[in-house]
Amino acid sequence: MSEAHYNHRFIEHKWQQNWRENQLYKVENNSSKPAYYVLDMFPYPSGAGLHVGHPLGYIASDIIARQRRQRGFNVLHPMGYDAFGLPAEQYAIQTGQHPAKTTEENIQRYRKQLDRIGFSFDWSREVRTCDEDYYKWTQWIFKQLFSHWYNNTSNRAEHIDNLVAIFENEGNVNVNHAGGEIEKFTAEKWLNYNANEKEDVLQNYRLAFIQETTVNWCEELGTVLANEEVKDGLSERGGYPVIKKPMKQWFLRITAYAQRLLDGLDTIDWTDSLKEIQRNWIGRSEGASVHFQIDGHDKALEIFTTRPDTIFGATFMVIAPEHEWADELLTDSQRDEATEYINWAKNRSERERMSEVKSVTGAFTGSYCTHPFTGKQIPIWVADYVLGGYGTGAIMAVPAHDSRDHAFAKKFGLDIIQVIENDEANVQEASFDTKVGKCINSGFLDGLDVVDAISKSIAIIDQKGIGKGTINYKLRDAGFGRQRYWGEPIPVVFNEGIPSLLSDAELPLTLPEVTSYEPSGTGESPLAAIDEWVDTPQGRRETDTMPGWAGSSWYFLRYMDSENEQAIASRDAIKYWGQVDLYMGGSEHATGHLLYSRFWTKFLHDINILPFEEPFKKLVNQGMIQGIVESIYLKKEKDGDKAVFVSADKVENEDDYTQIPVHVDFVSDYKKTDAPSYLNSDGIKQFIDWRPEYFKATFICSNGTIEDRIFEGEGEARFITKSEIGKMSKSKFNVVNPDDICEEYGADTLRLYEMFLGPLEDAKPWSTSGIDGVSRFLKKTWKLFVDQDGNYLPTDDEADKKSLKTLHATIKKVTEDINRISLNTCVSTFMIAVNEFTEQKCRNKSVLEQFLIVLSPFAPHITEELWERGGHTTSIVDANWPKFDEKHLVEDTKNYPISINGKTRLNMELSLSLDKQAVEEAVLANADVQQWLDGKTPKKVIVVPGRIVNLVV
RNA sequence: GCGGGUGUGGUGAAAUUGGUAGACACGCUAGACUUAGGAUCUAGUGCUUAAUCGCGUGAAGGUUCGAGUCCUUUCACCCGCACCA
Repeated sequence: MSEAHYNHRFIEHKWQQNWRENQLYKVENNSSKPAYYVLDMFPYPSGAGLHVGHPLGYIASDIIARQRRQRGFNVLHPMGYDAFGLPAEQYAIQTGQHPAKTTEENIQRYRKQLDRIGFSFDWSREVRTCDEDYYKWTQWIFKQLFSHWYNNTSNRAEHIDNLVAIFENEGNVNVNHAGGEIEKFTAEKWLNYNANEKEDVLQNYRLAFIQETTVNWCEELGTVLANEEVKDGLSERGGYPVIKKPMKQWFLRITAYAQRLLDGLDTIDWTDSLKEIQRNWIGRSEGASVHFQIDGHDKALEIFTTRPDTIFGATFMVIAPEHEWADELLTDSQRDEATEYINWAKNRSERERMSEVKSVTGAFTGSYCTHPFTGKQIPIWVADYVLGGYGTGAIMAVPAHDSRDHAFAKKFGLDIIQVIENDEANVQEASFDTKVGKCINSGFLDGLDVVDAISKSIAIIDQKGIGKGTINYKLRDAGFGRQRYWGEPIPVVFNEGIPSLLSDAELPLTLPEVTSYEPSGTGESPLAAIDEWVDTPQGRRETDTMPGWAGSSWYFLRYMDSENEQAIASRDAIKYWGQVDLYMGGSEHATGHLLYSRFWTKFLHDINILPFEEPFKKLVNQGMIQGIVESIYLKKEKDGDKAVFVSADKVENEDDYTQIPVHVDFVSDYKKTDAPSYLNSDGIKQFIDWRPEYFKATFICSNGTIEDRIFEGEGEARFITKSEIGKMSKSKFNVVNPDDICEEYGADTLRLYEMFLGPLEDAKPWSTSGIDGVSRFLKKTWKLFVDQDGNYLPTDDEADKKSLKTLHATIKKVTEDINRISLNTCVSTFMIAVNEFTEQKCRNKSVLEQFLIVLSPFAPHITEELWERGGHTTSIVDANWPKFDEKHLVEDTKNYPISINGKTRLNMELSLSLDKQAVEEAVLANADVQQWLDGKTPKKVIVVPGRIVNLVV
C-alpha cells in the first residue's frame, strides 16, 4: 500500500537513493545525441556550509539541464570544488589542522547539502583543484605558458624554441612581441650571451615570467595580492591594509591578449553590464606616444596622450613618483624638496591615496624638456596624480583642457595656454575639457577640428621620428605568485638563478608536509623552510605557489574527461562537448575568474589544444540572495560598569551607539514588513546566554526596562532591533541553511520556491513568506493523482477539451519561458494548470502525465514518484518533452474588451470568424454600448480582430 | 565624474510584438469544517466610494484611436569603475 499523503521526506530520500544506485545522471562522451553543456561556477567549500543563496543558480541550471535532456540532448552538468585558497590556510594557521583535512570535511558537508536538493550532477566527473591528479594539469598549463611567447605579427602564442631560432639567425630586430621594449641585438650578440643573459632576455618574452615590480603586499595575510583581490586599498579577504612594495614575482602576460579579450566580447552572449565591466577593466585607449628631449641629457622623456592635438598647449610635464628616472632628473637645487615628496608619495598606502583624490600635490624636479614644435623650455614635475602603472608613467600636461592638469597648474602657478577654440569659458579660470572644436595657437594644426588634428598631429610626430600612434590598455599583467602553502606548487627550479621547468614526468609536483602554515614574514612561503623539499639536484625549487584563480581558469575543460591521465582532456571529448553552452554564476567574478578563463582558453587555442577561443558561450548571472541583518544598539558610554542597550525606537543619535549583530533566531517578527522586529524577554535571555559578557547589561525597552534580567514595565518586554538588508554571512548570524527548508518543506518546494521568488538575475532578500503557497501547490498536484486512501486516480478515459487546452497552454508557455530563462513565470504557469485541472476534475492519465513531465525539471522527486505510480519502470528524466499542439488552443469566439475613448467599459463574446465590419456592426448594435455612447455616433471605430475594439467619441 | 541597471498594490511579482494593468502567490477580511488550527475549503481584496463615477505603473510633458511598454526632460535607489592622461 502506497502512502496516501504527500510525504516529501520519504519520497525525496527514496528517489535520491534510487538515482544514486542507478547512476541516473552519469553521462557518456560517446553519443549520437547533440551535446549540451550546462555549467555552474564551482563553489569554494567554506566552513560555513551552503546557505539558501548558493543553490539559486544551481537550481536554475539544473532545471535547464534536465529539460534539455528530455528534449533529446546529451547534457553535461558537472560539479566540483575550488578547493585551494586562503580561508582554509588561515584556518590552518589558527588551528594547526592541515588545510587538506578541513577542506575535505567542508567538501563532505557541501556534498551532503547539495545531494539533498536533488541535482542532476554527474558526480563521476567531480573535480577538486587541490587534487594532485587535477593540479598536475594546472602545472602543465603553467609550463606551456612559460614555454611560449606572444608574436604580435602572427597574433598568437608561439613556442619559445621558434623565438630562440630566430635570435640565432637574425637577432631580435624583426621580432614584434607582446611586452615591454627590449634592446635590439644581433644574432652574433645573442650567440655570445651566456646562459644567464639569454634567460634574462627570454624573460621579456615568456607568457609566464618573473619580474621585479611593485606589488600589492598585505602584511596581515603575509602575501601579495592581485589587483582584483584589493578593494579600496584593503584586502578583499579579511579587509586588511595593502601597501605597494617592490618584489620579484611571477606574472602571466595577459596583456598580450588585451585586444583579443576585448574583441571576443562581441562574440559571446553575456549581459551588457558584465561585458562593460570587462571592457572597462581592459581599458583600451587610442593615442600617441611622444618623446620630449630632456635638456642636458641625451635621453627623451616618453609620454602617452590621447590628445596629441593639444600638444601646443603642453606647458609642463609630469612624471609619476615611481618613474624610473625620477631620481636622475632631480637637480641639486630641487633634490631635497623633490626627494622628500617622492618618498612621501611612495609610502602612502593605496587607501590614503584614494581618500585624498582631490588634493593636489607635487614637486618640481628642476629639469626641463624642449617642446618639439615650439622649442620652448617646459619644466618637468613629479606628482602622484600621474600613475606609475599606466601608459609610460609620464604625461604632457595641458592645463587649458584637462581639469587635473589645470588644478595642478593653478596650485603651482604654471602657464595655461588655450589651444581649442571656445568663446565663453576662460581657461585661466577653469579648464575646458572637450573633444569638439577647432585648434588655435597650434601652428600647423590651427583651424582643424579635434578629430582631424589628432590624426594630423600623429602623422607629423611620426614623420619627425619623435613618436607614433599607440594603443594603451589599463589591463596589467597578472601577478601569479603567492607566498602561501595552500596552492599549486610552481614546477620550476632555479639553477644559478636561472629558472627551468620540471619535465612532464615529474608532474605533479606535490605539496610537502609542513609543520607550520604561518607565513615566514620575510615574504617567502612556508615551503621555503623545508630544505629537503627546496633543495634538489637540479637546483632550488620555487617556493611560491599559484593563486586561487589558477585552478579555476580551466576546470570546465577537465569535466569533459576528468580521469584522463594523458592530457587535460582528450581531443575527442573536447571536440564533442565544445564550449560551455550555458554558464551560471555571479557577476562578482567579472574581472577575475571570467577574464582569466577567457585568457587561458585563448592561449590553449593558440597552442592547438582547444578548437574554440571563448570558454562560455552564454552566461547568466543569478542575483544574490541577501539576508536581513539584525542588530541592537549598545551605548558607547557605560553606566558605571554596566553595558546599556537601547531599543531602536528610543535611539536619537546613532553616533552615540555601537551596533551589535544579533542572531536572527532570537528576534520576533523577523522580516515582517508591517511591524518592526524586536526581542521579547525570551529573546533577550537567549542573547545573554549567547553573549555572557552582557549578563549584567541594562536593556531600555520601548515599554520598560530590564535590569539584572528583571523586566519592569507593561506587559511583555519589547526591545526593537535594527533590521537592514545585507549579505547572508556567518559573521552576521543570519544564515539560512537549505537543509532546514528541505527538512520542513522538501527539496521540491525549495526548488520551486527559489524560482518563484522573482527573475533569476535580480537580487532579493530571503524570506520564507510565500513558501506555503508553493508547498500547497505540490499538495494539490499530488491530489490530482492520489486520493485520500492512496489509490491512483488517473484513468485512460478520453480527455476533455478543456483539459487539453490547459495542458497545451502550459506546454507552450513553459517551453518558451525555459528558453528565455524566465523560471518564475513557469512556476505561476504550473499553479494555474493545477488550479484548472482541479476545477475540471481532470482524471485523464495522458494529460496529467504530460503535465508531470513539464513539471519534472523543477520538482524532480514528486514527479518521479507519481510517474512510477502510473506504472512506468523507467525514470521521468528520460521521458520525452511533450510537443505543443496549436489545435488545442484554437478558439471559436473571443470575449472582446470594448473600450470607449481608450477605457474598457464592457466585454462582448463574439465569433472570431467575423470580419472587422461585422464586429463593428455587432458592437454598435449592442444595447450596453449604445447606453455608453449616450446617443452620440462614434467618430471612429478601431477593430483589432482577436484583440480589442475601441470606439472614439 | 563615467558606465550599467531598477522604479508597478500592504508584500514577492506578472503583462514576450503598443491592445482588458496587477496574472500567480503571500498577507489580510469574512465564512464553512473542526476539541484545536500555523490543516483544509469557499468568497472578497489596487486606491476611493454605500455603489457607480473617478483615480491609478517614481514625476512632468509628448506621439497614438489606445502607452507600464515608444520619445523628451527629470527625480530616487542599486551595482561596477574611478586622478587611466
